[in-house]
Amino acid sequence: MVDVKNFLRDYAKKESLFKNKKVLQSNYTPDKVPYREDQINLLAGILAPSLRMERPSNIFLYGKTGTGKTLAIKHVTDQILEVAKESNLNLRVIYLNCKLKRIADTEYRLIAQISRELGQDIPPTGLPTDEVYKIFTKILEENKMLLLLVLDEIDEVVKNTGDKILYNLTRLNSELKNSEISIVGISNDLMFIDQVDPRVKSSLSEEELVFPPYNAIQLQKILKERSDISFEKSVIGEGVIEKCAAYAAKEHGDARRALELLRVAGELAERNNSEKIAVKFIDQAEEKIERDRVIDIVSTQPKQFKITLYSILLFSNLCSKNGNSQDIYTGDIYELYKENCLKCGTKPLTQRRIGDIIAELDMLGIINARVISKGRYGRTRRITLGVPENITKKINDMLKEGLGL
DNA sequence: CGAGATTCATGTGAAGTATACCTTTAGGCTTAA
DNA sequence: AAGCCTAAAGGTATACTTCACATGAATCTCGTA
Repeated sequence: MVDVKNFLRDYAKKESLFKNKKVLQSNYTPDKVPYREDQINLLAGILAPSLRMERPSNIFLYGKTGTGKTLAIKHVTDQILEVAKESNLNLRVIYLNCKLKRIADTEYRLIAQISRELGQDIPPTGLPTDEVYKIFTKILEENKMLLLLVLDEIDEVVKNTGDKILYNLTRLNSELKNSEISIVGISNDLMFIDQVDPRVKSSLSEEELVFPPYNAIQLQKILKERSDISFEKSVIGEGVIEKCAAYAAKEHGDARRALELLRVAGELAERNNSEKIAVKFIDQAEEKIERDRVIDIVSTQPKQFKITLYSILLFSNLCSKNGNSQDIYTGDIYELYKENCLKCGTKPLTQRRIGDIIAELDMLGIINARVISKGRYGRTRRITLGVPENITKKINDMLKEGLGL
């Protein structure tokens, strides 16, 4: 066994590679946001009227993940709040990610969550939705304020529950006497806005901003800048920044990913008692990030989702063990799923529901499930695993233990 | 041989049900005057 | 009589079930060359 005490002693003695780790964490907002000056200036211009307590136009932001949408809006709203504080304006900014399961993924939950942020307790279920709207408007009327509502990944709610919610939100202003709301919608899906009702569209996207992806050179600059602040001098090995940038550029210029890659690589280097961050740690970091992401998603899923996923993994294992790389279909999974339910004492759901669950697992990116027709032999989903094998092993073990199988 | 009909396994939409939770209301009990 | 607690009634959101119909290409059928 390793001598823990010695390890800890060494660790304490050793200088950290990091000077300021916060700078690389995803919730960090830097003072300057490189290559987004235009967007930030525009945003500031559009939102500035809020400092005179005039309602700014609603805004719609487009752009792939990690192109700085969230960062830019956070940056601008932070500054606005600071200025507002100086003159004691009742200006509120609420940021909400609509993708969060069980928090803001339906109309009821979204409005309820906003009200909660404003300090009003709302039960998770039981109230009529318009009752929740009433409570929400009541808070606004009682405390005269200007509310900037930032709805991230707004396309997700609409995909799930229709665009009624957008209509209601945009209409809200005409009902409010004392307070006003501006909505900032953020979407990764460029086609999204064209699918909503034209009336809603015109009022929701009074202003539109597009965030183009960063290219590899820009990513390098960003990484360089942040790494200078976050790491001690000269711990970054040859070609590390370039490799991080290249990785991220491959993924449609995702800067968040690039920074995370660098941070995790740093942590790995530190753990390995390395003096420098070498290129090999980036490969490891890539793997670790993906593993953590998947494990995080899987572990927060409801039980039935876990059993379904476990059944898929098991079936895929059986197939490869028997040597035949057979395709996986819904029917096979359902049979196996029922068995597994029996084993862990859970009441099986219907195949209808499992079909939906498989589709949702596909949306989460853990598996790929495409609807295909096998001609004479019917129609089904062909399922393949969406993550590398070394990770599925881990999930498999985790689920097995978690479900008591 | 080829066009059109058939077929299968399950996708998919709509409507219904179960569950968990909500508010309101009415009755019963306690309390204080 | 007023105040407080409790339980029933009547309501909702959400996850799931039930029912019925839709899908789409491999296979079958049958007329024709």
